[in-house]
Amino acid sequence: MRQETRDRARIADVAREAGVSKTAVSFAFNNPERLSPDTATRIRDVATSLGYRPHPVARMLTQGRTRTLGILTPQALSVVFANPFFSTFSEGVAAVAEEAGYGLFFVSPVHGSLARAVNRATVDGFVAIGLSEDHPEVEQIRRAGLPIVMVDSAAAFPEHPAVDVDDEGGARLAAGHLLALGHREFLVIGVEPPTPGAHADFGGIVGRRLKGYREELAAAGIDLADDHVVVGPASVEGGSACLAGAWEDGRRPTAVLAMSDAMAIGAINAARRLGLRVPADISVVGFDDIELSRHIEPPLTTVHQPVRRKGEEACRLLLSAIARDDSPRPDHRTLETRLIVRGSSGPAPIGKEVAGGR
Amino acid sequence: MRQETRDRARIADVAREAGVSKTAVSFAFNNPERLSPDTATRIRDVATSLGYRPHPVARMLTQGRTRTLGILTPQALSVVFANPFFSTFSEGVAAVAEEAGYGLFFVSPVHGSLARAVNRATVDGFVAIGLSEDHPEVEQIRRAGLPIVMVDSAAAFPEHPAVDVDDEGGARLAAGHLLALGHREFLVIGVEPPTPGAHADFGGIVGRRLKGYREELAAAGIDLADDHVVVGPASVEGGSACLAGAWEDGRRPTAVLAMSDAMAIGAINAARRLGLRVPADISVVGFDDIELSRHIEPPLTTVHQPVRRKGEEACRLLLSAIARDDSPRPDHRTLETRLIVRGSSGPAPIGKEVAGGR
DNA sequence: CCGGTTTAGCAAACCGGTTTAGTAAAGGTA
DNA sequence: TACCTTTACTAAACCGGTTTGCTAAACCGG
Repeated sequence: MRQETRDRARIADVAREAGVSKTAVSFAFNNPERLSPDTATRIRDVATSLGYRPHPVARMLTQGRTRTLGILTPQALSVVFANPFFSTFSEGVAAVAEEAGYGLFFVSPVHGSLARAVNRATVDGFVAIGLSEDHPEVEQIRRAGLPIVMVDSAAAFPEHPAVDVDDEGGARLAAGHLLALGHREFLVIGVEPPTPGAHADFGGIVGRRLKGYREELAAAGIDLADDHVVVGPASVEGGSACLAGAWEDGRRPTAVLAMSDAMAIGAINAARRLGLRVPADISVVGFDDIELSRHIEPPLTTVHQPVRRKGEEACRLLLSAIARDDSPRPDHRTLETRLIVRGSSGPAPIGKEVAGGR
Repeated sequence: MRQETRDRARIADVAREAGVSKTAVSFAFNNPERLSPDTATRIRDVATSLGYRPHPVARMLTQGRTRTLGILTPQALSVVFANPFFSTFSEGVAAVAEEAGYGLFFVSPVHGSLARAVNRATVDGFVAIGLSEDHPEVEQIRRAGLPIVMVDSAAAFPEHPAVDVDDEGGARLAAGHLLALGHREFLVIGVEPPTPGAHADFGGIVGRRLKGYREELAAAGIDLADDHVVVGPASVEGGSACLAGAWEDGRRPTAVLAMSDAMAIGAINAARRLGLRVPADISVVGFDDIELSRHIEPPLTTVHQPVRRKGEEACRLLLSAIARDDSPRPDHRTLETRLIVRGSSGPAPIGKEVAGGR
């Protein structure tokens, strides 16, 4: 049998040893005022000497709550933890959760099934990040009566509380910045969903950012053709491949709009390998503002989003949903993005612009 | 009452609706071969239509296991998640845990008490990182009959399985490298424990690395005086402050041995502000080899340790301890470190060396 | 000294499942 | 037809706590 069972002191053991009922032992811990002070003390002493601690699972069962929050992600933990973005988000969630005395459980697919993971999860509610509309688990959670806060996919689940950032506005800022620098030839580098089949789209981020780019460019009279939008894995290598591939296909952008900083950095590397100077020959603007972006050469111009605050807000919404228990109109919050101009963007190269003609 | 209770289907509901006993419903899910095929199907259909899922907590209670692993840290999650080191470690643990179908729960102090957090934790075992000898929670866990794997503090808890890296050897490599470059004037920058009182020492890392530095230097006839060892918070700012402070106190090292990359980077920044060139005037060698170190200018020479593998190994040890249930002699594993020479270390400056005289 | 209130503690029900031991009916054999 | 298996299912015990309702003793004022 399990070792745990073998040598762990149970409440009945303490009761017997102290010559009282189980009730008294329970009271000694949770309701001492219902016992005479010396009895309470005696019971607690016996408990300590036996090394008794209430079994947390049994406690959860009777109290009907776990004091645990779940962070739900459709990707394997071993991949999300490699993403500094995710860590920072978790940091935000953790800060608020710990303050409220809640623990954190990470819920990721069990042998490929997110649904099974959700069923196993002993939590009072979920914060879901990167879930796109086609995830039936959300409905499953709703039916289980557990609250869930959506992050980065408000639009797909209007009936749940949600936290988003203004992706579209941020994309507009990025595009506007490059337009103001005189650029007319753009390449957009997008992130492709990790699961090939489903056009998961990370809850719509890609669509919203693309929309922002498109509209801002359109306002300046530039129509972003489909072959000026390429996608790849959200990594440095993915970004390199995107730019290199587009170049090979004959694209000659003077400005690159990347939907992630990692890809932007990859694009810079690729540009350099093509003999281009950044930003003299080609400008690159990222998205997210990860730590690394500040440190590369040249420092990356990018759109900052408040990742940690996203986590904090999501956690707050979840806690209040748990506390209220009933759900009034779900609270949707949108956090602002802002452009951070550093060294990877500069004026459009005059010569080329002329040479490229228009 | 809790919403969960209000509208969640229980096993009894399914039983009633299907006209069978609770036992039958349980069998339909866990032991279908003990039921006639059509009864099993019917029960499952009813269950689905009612949106029934077995209550995970109840299940844990009867099965006596949680299928969850705990990662134990004496610091708040909101701080550890800011540490890329921790993320990478978690990545390793997660990879192995997910493979085995285990979930991950993060156990950090609840309102300052790690003991309470441990009591609340519904896990089958712990991986503890950064725990020093004076942590009574380890004994508490042992008495609860749960296995625990120590990371980076094997020496303090010989009775538990453990994973370490060869900190001492790595420190030797770093010091040896600088000695070979002709350096004679050293400054060691160490990390100070986050909790001021306890000289926690992160489970002995600081001591082991310092020992390595000391011995290697001693072998070259250099005695590392106490005022050539300074400590600060394990951050970029902490590193800056350390070097700046030491400089102010009259130290004039040509070589800095930092116990963390973040601090090494801080030291480089501080050196620059003092008008020193790296590595022409002063060499800096870090420890850990974080992602960022590769990207700064100049790229950091540092001691690499296999952080992700540390997580993987720790998780494997834990899983096998859980499976065996009894504990034979605890398995202690030491992973190798290696020196990565990049741009922040160079020959000792001749002029100064002469001027400094010895 | 009596009736009413407070105090201290207990037995039993409960949380929501799993598992053991057992039974009634169907099927098979002599 | 009587007897033994097998099949299909159930009642009750159990996991380890918490909580409700109750009782007996102590206390208290008149």
